[in-house]
Amino acid sequence: MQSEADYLAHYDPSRFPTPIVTVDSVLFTLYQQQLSLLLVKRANHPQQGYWGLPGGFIDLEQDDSTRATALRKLTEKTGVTPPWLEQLETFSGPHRDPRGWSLTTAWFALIAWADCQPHISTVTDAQWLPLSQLAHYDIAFDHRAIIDAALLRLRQKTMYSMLPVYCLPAEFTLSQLQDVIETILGHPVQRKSLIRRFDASEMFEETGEFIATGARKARLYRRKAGVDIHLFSRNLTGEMT
Amino acid sequence: MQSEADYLAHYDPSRFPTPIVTVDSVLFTLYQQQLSLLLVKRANHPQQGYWGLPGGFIDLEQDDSTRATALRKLTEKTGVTPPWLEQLETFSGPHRDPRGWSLTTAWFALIAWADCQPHISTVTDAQWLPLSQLAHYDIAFDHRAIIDAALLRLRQKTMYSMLPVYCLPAEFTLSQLQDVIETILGHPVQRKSLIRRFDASEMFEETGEFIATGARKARLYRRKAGVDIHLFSRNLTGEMT
DNA sequence: ATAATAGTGTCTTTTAGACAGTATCCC
DNA sequence: GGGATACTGTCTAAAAGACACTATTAT
Repeated sequence: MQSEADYLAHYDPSRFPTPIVTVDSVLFTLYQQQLSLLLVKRANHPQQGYWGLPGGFIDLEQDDSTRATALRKLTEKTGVTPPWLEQLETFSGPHRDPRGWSLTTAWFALIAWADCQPHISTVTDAQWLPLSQLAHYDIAFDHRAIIDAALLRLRQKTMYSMLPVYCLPAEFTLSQLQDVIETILGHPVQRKSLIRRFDASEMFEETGEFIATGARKARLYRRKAGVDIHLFSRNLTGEMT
Repeated sequence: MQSEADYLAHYDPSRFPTPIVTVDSVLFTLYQQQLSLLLVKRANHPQQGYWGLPGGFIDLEQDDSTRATALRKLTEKTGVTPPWLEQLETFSGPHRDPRGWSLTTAWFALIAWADCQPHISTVTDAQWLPLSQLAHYDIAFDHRAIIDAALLRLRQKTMYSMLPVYCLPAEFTLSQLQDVIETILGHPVQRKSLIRRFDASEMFEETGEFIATGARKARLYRRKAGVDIHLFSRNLTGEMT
């Protein structure tokens, strides 16, 4: 009878064939009233020259989870850490990568455009692509399917949470929030309904400041420190007559 | 300038350190009014003798996705394929498996107890464990955390869908459905609300048969063929005065 | 007939949709 | 003052909660 210590001492991980493992992220933002996502031009094979999701291999020394990998890669590309990052889904199969059987754990992130623009504007291998332009691009691997899944998740959560605030800067107005939500959902929502939920969520506080975006000055809000996202028990349908 | 074909011809996947990759499933059922899950006694190291989730390594020859791996392992243990199987989450890290940096894609499944009992009763290395007993068991790896995540998912979805029907046999009564739902949520629900949602979902049809479970005979229903699960835009809160 | 389980009717409550009305600001 | 944007009040509508009521069956 072998002990676990003996077993581990002689364990050779390379004995078994194993898939290629990567981590990829779909990072959304709002830029010029358009929902956009971060794409990276692939410098190396395979699919060299195609645009793909920011991501890569796990660094077994540095990363203590795939979340850490996602965060490391996103920080490399944007210079900052996104205020929202959640696991999306793991995609796998023998044909999604020409190198062989592969698996990628996809993450889904949101950030304010202004927060990472200083860094992104200095590089040529990363860009914000408006979703409306996606159809005209060659996208690497199965990343288009991953983007579709992320978009679905974003739209779902927008209907029962205030998730889109994470696309806005730290201080924002209700009208800005309404804009992101309407852009994500693709149709108008009742401002009154939005305000009711905004208050009920208890996620936000007034800064005390006002900002002039149009005519009347609008109240500025920020997220309360250390407050979790609030999930509503009912969807915003946004159906209007 | 190297071509992609050249690159692929010389690609050696073993050059890079890679995590240990597995697939695990949380299979729930209802047995004797108790929400239970399938556990397997680990025959080999590591964690030999502990109970863990049914799962294992991906067979790169046979499996064309981690779903296929989950299904293959579940079928080995239960003799049948579960009517509900969805991806839960991927768990990863350097310490969750003593062999090293590991990653497991966890799946979440439901099945009727009667459908797999013929097979499970013949083996000694697999058992249904009522959730209430879980605290008294030594569970392998981080499988307890995976079970917690699955349970959370099950409870969430029970509030906005008819998911628990997949814990019932092909033909069932409304009272049986109410029972599973109340067991999962841990509190009673309004039968009237349940019936309204049951009808509105358009997922079911009457078999025309009745069954005597208690006093008055109850109508039998089955799932309509090829119908997708219906998601409600509002949660069943189940709060009662 | 009674008890027990199955199923219906209908009133209340909650929260979103609709939309008119008021407030503030710049010109 | 007029037009534009910000914000409020309040009615309606949809769907869940509450619970009393009727229906069917075994004993």
